[in-house]
Amino acid sequence: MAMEWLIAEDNPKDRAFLADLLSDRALRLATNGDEAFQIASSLAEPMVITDLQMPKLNGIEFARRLWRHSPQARIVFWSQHKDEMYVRSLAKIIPAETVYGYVLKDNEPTPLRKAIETVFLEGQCWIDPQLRPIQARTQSRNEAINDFEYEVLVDISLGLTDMMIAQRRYLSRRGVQNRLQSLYVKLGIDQERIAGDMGEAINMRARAVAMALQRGLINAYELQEEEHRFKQWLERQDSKASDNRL
Amino acid sequence: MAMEWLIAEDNPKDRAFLADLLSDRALRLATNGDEAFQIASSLAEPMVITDLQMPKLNGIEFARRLWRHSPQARIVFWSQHKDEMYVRSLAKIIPAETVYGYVLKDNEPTPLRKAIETVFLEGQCWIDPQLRPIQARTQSRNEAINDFEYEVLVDISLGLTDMMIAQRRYLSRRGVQNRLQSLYVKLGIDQERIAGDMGEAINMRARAVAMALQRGLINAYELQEEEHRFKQWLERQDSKASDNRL
DNA sequence: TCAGGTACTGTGCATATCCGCAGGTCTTGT
DNA sequence: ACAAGACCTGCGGATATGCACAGTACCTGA
Repeated sequence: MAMEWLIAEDNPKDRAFLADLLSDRALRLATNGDEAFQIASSLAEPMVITDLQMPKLNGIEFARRLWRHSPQARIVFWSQHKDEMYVRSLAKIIPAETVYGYVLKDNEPTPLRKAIETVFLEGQCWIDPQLRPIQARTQSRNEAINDFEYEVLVDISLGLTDMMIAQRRYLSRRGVQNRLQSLYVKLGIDQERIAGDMGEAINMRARAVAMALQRGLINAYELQEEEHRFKQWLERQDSKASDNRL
Repeated sequence: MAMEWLIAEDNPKDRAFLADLLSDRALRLATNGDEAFQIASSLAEPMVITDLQMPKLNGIEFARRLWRHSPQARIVFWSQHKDEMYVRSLAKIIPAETVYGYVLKDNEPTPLRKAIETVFLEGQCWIDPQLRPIQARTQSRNEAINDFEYEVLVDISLGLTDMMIAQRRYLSRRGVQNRLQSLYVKLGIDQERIAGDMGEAINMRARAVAMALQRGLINAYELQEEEHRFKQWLERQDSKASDNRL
């Protein structure tokens, strides 16, 4: 019985490209994270190629659930993005001794196929060399962004004030500022020397967002996801405020 | 004599994909905007498929120069991005009566080829339907971002203070704030109703950046380009300050 | 046990952001 | 000629941001 490989990819062109490249294998296709999880969890030994940005359940969350369900699953992340946020998220969910891959979409067909076979057939991890410096940064004591710092980065990226963040995260204003200060250090902003003729040159908050964008710690797609989460949180606050009025 | 089509694309996988799709035509290949311009300007009737994000000379600037050199050139922009910043930039450089196309990279091979042929062989414009709402927005009186607003958006996205922007743009601080206010209106932030329990919920500046990211008015790639431009400007300021000291 | 590190809180203060009010200049359309 | 619109400047004031100083609690490693 042929071992089926699953392709989880919402972009029709990319899905077709990959299905064509691997047309000599038995394939299953999924167009979103939910569907991918349904299929993968029904396979004895899941072999999955997955995008990271997908509707319903993104690639990271899909992988986390699958690895909880089937720790021996082999997953190749095939992404446009070498964004640090993904590298960081992955590092937190990968089970010990897991065989996985992270391949960038700018790879041509032959090296792409080779990478996939390395993971699925040879049982070796395959990490795109372009990701090396990014992985290094996620492991550096001075530069790695911890969960508190990441959380407050998301909050300022949404445009929230200190007081709103404090409310959202059950902190004091000063607590928010501590996290921000810590973040600014990790992003290297506290050391920047940019002089203006009159007054300060740099707004720390906005500068942090700029550096984070350039470093791939946030991106427009994920910011939209976070916007959605924030809106849901607001709605929960509103109904709690209504309940308190009764 | 066969009419050559030029493919300008820095991503090797995408370049190969397109060269393969159009392998029955005479093709020239370029890996950056500079090279693309050299080739295209030597063709009698340039037929170009170009990416937007390319080293040395981005797709927009390449097109602007080519259209100045050869106004009859036919250009198909083939991009990952339906970002408003690109739609906006294009609208400002397209010569009257030009035949061009804007195709998103998520199109599968057959519709992609059809779009290219529509532009090159039939002489009709082809705009990806996914871009309709974005084009509408760039033409709406209430939502279209003008050059002043765009400029100050870039500045705050870099993390500059009002006073630094004032210095950079030869304005008063109040002039900067006027532009910002105008921008906030266009982004709809002035109308947002987000209530916090204590104090303001929203930091306008950061919120503007968040909305602009989600709307594709700025993105990480272009922010890096702008970062580079700002650094160059800073260096020029420094040497001017040294000159004044003599 | 003790010291160091991490994460938090409160207070105070200087500066930046945001915005209202008032006024000015220039361009365009009627 | 005049009015409206676009864009600018100065001033004043309320609030937010950023940071210094001081202190607390908890965890971990020696």
